[in-house]
Amino acid sequence: MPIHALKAACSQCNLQELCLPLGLTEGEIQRLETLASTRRKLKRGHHLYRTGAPFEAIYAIKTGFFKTDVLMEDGRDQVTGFQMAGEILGMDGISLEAHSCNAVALEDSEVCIIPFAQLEQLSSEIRTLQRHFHKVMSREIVRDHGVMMLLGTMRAEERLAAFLLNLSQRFTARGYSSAEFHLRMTREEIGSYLGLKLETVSRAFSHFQDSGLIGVQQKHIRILDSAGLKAVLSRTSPPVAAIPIAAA
Amino acid sequence: MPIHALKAACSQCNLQELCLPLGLTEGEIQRLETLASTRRKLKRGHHLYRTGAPFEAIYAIKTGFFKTDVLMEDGRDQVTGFQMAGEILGMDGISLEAHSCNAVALEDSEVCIIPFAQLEQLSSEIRTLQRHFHKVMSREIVRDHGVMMLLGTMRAEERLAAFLLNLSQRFTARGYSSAEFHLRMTREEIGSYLGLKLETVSRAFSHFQDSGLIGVQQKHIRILDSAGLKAVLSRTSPPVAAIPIAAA
DNA sequence: CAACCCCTTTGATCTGTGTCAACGCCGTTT
DNA sequence: AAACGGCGTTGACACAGATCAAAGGGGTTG
Repeated sequence: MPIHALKAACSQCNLQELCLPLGLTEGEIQRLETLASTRRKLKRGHHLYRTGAPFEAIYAIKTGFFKTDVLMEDGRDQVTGFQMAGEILGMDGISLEAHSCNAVALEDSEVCIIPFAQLEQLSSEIRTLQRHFHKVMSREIVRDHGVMMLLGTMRAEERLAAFLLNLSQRFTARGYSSAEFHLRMTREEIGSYLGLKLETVSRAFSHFQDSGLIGVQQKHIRILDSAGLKAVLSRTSPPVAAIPIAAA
Repeated sequence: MPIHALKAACSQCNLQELCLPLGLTEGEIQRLETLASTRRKLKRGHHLYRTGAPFEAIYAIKTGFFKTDVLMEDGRDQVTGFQMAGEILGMDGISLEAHSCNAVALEDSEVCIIPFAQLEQLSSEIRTLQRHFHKVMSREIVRDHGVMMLLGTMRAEERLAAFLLNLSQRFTARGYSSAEFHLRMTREEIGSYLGLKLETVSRAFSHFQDSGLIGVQQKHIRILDSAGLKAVLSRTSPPVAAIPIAAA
């Protein structure tokens, strides 16, 4: 595994405001840079870490796209999240000092390695950093609650709409188009994340396309009617299958 | 269960090893006691906090039983967890400095209030405490991943079996019987947590009873065959049959 | 450039769970 | 003690999504 000891150069990273707390002094940022000075590149398909691996560091995604998944003994698995540039990976490992999921690069990627012991040391000295780290962990908990609500209460098309809107919003926050993007994951991985089978995901895509909400071409997605997608989500009554306009 | 004293008296609390880090000196425990010296009693049905309330403290459950739930605009809601003595509530509020779920007492309960700003201060001074708090947050993340797996991949009876085994294990850790306990929540709340309707929960209970796995009488549960319950979980049923060694 | 493999789409059918409805139990109120 | 209301159980039926099956793209690899 290629590890580059280039300066991480947080101070020049364009993901700063996603990754770092606001309000750090220049000196504080430099201390953080020293801490996170090691990077690691991963080819598509390679693991950043695996379940059971000893926990030593958390990772800030510099470029690329990841998924995390958990595996049950009987072989069933579940994608627990998709992570993109500026997001933090690895916090699952803190509790047992070993990772409890797998993190896999879905495209060629690069991460900044943040040794955890040193991060704790530094965050006990820099109040802003400590608070920020706690917020990042808490945000993960809140996000998970959102996924639980999605899995527990939403129907297939609602789940997919929520998923697309979430991706769109996160791409937007990174300066990419909110209306057009490239999916890095397969239908099966989307399905695993959403608690659906790949065929169901595919059908929902097709149905959204037929309804004029999105354009789909393999992994290329164009959001044509984001208000319409939001409407799919806030639909109050469970039934309301197909509107009887086009019966025959 | 005689537990009183106006002082929180962590040093005399029988939940210590669930709630506090091992290896604190006596002096450190005393500083923590000072911090968590306020308690709050809640009657069954009352809220410890509500979605949107400003975040100021986290709470250690001293006695009682809680649920947390999140609400969507359209009225759908989802129970995100059940918490019992020794567990920590409120970490959802850190990220946005406001709570993102409701916490409700399911029986008369008492919590220790831990003002968050002071906890951060103290944890920056006591390394063991800092590490412990990070582990508690991380454990919550790992737990949530488990729930996601449950909601995403398990069938109704598997979910209920996992739920019962989890409760049993947590009661055991608190010195209660692992085989016999009282459910504090309704079938509907169980269903919400497990992503099922209350009728499905009820049917699964009945089926487990008919199979001799458990005894059910309203909210009173007796686990008769915990190995059988575990077997429900690891059933490899839908696909997968013994695959003969392939073409020779 | 061609062959292959993986991914995706679509159709037909099956099934687990939701939905609707009725009734019974239990604790509480008056 | 009787009446009430919330909670739990059970049955009949409906439907969303799973499963099984087959065929069509696209990109990678030799």
